[in-house]
Amino acid sequence: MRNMNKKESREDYLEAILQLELEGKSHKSIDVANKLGFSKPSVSIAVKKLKQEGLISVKDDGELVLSDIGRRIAENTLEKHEYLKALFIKIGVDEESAEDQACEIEHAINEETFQKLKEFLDK
Amino acid sequence: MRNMNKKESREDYLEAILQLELEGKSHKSIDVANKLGFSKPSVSIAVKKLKQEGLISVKDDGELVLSDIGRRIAENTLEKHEYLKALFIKIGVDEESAEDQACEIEHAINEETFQKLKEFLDK
DNA sequence: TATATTAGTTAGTGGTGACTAACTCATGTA
DNA sequence: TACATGAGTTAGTCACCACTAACTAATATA
Repeated sequence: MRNMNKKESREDYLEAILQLELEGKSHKSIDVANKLGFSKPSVSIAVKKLKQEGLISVKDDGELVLSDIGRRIAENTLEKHEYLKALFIKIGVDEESAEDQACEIEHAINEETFQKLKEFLDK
Repeated sequence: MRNMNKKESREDYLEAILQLELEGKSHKSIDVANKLGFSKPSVSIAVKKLKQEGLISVKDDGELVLSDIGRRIAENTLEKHEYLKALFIKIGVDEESAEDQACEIEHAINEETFQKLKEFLDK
């Protein structure tokens, strides 16, 4: 499996938790593992690190809870994802590629560039 | 130093060789090391891998030579870099950030998405 | 109750791409 | 000639993020 770097990996985990939450689904480690296609141990270790970084906490029943900072990162990442995907579809990229490319670029583009791009394209 | 993944790393090396070549400068391993800020051993290993992948060859005097495939990757990467940097500056990102963001996103955006983006923005 | 299933953890491994230290080897120079 | 400099390599290390195997612990079920 392709290794991500730390930033990409962290954002993907946080985004997955937020998506599960928004869909009203269970969002324990096992759900994140299933959603992202990672093994249970990989998620277990990642969860430990996200806790240490103060980005999530874990409830007694195992549900993962985004901290304020974690939630902000997750929301920013998800917003980039959705905006970029819609943009790529609009300019003629097929849906599957648009999804892939949104996943890649959401981690590379920073807040400032993203906001300026939105302002530019939405006017 | 931040680790890149294989694709990013490869594209950066090839792009650096092409840039040095276009600037009419020496483009040996040491020049690439200086340009990218990597150690000599890091570049030595990378050059070995790029040779194995058929992307470059090394002349007797040490000059690195892009193969057809290596050159195509380098040219595509450089084109994305320059286009994205100009775009980001145009939409109000300061030059230094635009350079950084072009460096990041040039590896994430694929040919199809890039071409469609160009067509969309240039009309 | 005995067994199966599910969630999560621990221990150990692999692959990748950086790094430093220390070497070779060619070339330049006092 | 002896030494210094510069380019490149080899050996060994580290960090990171995946993985499998095998374990614990809780819950569901025949």
